[in-house]
Amino acid sequence: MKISTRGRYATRAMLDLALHYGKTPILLKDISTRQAISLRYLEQIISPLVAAKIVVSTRGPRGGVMLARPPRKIKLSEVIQVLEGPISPVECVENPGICTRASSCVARDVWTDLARAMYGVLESTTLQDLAERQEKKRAGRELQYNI
Amino acid sequence: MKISTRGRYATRAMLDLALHYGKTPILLKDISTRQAISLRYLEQIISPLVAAKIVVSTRGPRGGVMLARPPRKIKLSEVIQVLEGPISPVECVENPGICTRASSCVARDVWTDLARAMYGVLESTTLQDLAERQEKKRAGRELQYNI
DNA sequence: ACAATGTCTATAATAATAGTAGACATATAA
DNA sequence: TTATATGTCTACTATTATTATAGACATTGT
Repeated sequence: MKISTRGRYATRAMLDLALHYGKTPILLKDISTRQAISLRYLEQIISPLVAAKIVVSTRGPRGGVMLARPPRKIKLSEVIQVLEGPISPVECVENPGICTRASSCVARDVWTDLARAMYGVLESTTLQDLAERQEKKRAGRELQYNI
Repeated sequence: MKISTRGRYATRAMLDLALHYGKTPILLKDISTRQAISLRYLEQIISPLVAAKIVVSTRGPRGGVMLARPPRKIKLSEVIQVLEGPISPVECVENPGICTRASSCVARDVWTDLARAMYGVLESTTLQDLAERQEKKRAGRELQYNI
């Protein structure tokens, strides 16, 4: 029951963009370096986010990518759904038609509970939350070094 | 972020056993038929559950498999963990050592939140809960037919 | 003894994942 | 207006995971 690298890399890339929000466009190359993700693979991950209008991009010199909205307006659930598809552990949760047993299936009820729990966490976490946690950690680390 | 057929089939098989708890051993063949799972594949799914002592088996004529404990003492989290491994969306949650960034990674914190939410649902659901829900559904359907 | 069970190990087909690569489109600045 | 710095699109490939199927074996009741 793992999330793939696409969802994970997307999350890291979006956090990177959130930490640079409000400035000039960010180069994919720089995200690639900072997050240790191959540029070519990163492109494929950013692309659907652009299509979903969560990220905007500009080409050419001085181009790059930026968040389309403020970090507090972007929920992690959106990002994950774009890269991973529906947030549910089993397809029959969102699409009962694929299984004739769906209506009487108790297992499906549990998978639905599980889906809701997962969704709840991702829905209540924004990029801003991530950026703030990051900032807090960084500050914590600096304090440590100064002791 | 899907659960595989192994975890899903295991859940259905265990529910099947829960519904027959307290009786004679149940044939894998019968579970296979009722749950529409190939016998050969079902064997591979039950086997680790036997190894984990959640299921006991007896060979030979009149043999079969049974729950090792009453349904209310078996949590779904146990079953899933046996078939799917740790309940977490990313390996670094349970094993931080695999990633050098783990200690400073904010994404990992979210994956940890997610893991906890998932675990919570599966930990609080027992086979007895499943069996009861099933029974309730069955009764509901019969009532419908009698109207 | 034999038939009815579960067990173990190997193999294979298919699909998903995780990338790599090349050609292309667009925008800026000299 | 041309060179260059960007992002975009599509195709391909290697590896791994999933989802089984199959054969030989072990055990036990009658």
